[in-house]
Amino acid sequence: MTNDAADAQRLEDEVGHPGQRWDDLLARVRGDAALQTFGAIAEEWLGLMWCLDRYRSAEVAPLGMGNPNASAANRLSGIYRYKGNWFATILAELLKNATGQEIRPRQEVQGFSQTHQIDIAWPAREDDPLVCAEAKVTGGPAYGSTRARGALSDWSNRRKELKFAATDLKLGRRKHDTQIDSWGFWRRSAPPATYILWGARLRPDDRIERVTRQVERVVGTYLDGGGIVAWRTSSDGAGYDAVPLPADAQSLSLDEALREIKTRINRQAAPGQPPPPPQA
DNA sequence: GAATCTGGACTGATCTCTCT
DNA sequence: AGAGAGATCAGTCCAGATTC
Repeated sequence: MTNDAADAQRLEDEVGHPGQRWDDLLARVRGDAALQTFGAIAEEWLGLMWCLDRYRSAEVAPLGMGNPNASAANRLSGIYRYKGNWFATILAELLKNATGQEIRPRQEVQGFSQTHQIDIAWPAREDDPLVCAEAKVTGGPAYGSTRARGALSDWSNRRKELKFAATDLKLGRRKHDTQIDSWGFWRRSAPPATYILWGARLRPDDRIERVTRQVERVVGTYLDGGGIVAWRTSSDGAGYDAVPLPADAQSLSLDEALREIKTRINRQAAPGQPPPPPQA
């Protein structure tokens, strides 16, 4: 990887600086409570992802970002891995705007067998949250000799994490006293309600139907809901375009899931305060 | 305040399965 | 049998919490 300040400056002049663009986006969402849906900031998000991915494919580390003691290649890798946390943070902020409730990204939550770091949890407390959502971002462009990663790369691992976390969280409330007669009934009625919120960068050969099918399956067996936003390189190759969901999967859009979570929170938060955890 | 630990996100390499 | 896709695993990095 050849990387000097001139390369980074040239790229920055072309597509901007990912750290700066992230700071700007976060400040905008925090500063405007009217921003409550992903659709309201989708264009900026796709611009941010395009900017970051350009650095990735050019193998250039952004100036002044990441661990200064790491090599440029490791620094870029580290920055790139952080995109999932950006996604979780922005979704937490949108829900905060939509509900007026405190929602912290990466909240510690006690499950049955361990604590979990949950991307979005409400109420923001370790014991007995009522809504938990995991945010995921998958897919990445080719760089160097590495081929582009598809939206479903490593899905099998993540799916297992989702299923385990959802079940462990639901078991955590009553622990050893939990009684499960019917799996389907129990998992739908036991708090917390669990969601997957998935940002998927599609390769040209990725089909959106495969992504929606996977979410349908995991929601049909373990989770309470899911939402997807997908994007792929535009035909002119100058940025990312949102990929519409198939007509029969509109209910799986990211904004539909956010709306459902908002409704759950607002109903249980009336008249403004979340219900306390149950007494032991 | 530095060092260490922890959980989560993401990756490349490799193994396994499926299809033709 | 061979190719391609899917699944698995170990390793690295990060932020934040904890310990010294």
